[in-house]
Amino acid sequence: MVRYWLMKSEPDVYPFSQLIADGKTHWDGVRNYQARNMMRDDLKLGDFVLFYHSNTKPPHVAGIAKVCREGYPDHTSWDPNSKYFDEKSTPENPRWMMVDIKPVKEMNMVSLADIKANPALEDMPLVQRGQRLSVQPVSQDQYEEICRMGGVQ
DNA sequence: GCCAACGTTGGC
DNA sequence: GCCAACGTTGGC
Repeated sequence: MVRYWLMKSEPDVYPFSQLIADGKTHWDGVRNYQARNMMRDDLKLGDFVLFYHSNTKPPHVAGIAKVCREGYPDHTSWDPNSKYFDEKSTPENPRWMMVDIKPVKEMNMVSLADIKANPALEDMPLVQRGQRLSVQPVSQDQYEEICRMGGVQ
């Protein structure tokens, strides 16, 4: 079963345009157990991802991506030169996981304000109070509504 | 820059 | 196991 997700990235760090330029990327640096568990257990090949730009004005969904490799150890966690280094994670006993994603389609910016203003999207985790998870589940209906708002068939 | 929300850490 | 302190996220 294909599922739908929303993943946050700060455009200063890694914008959707960079994903298009790269062709695919590994989603490293997630250091939250809930998000890790979803990447380890729930994100499956072919699942769709709303690529969300956080910490920018305005925050918005920028495009669609797709999972192209399921959960595997995040090697930046045992790289002492990485800013994501975690001394408790080793190749033998990895603590953190990541997935690979590839771009599917750019969309017209769908801002957080637009999402909040749409009653059909009021149950999205993104608009819930204090929601900070960098990987979030999205229902098929919510996914399709955002695609529609972004001008994607 | 502010600050609310939330996760993690560590003393007890 | 509790909880205060602290750090981070991220919208505003």
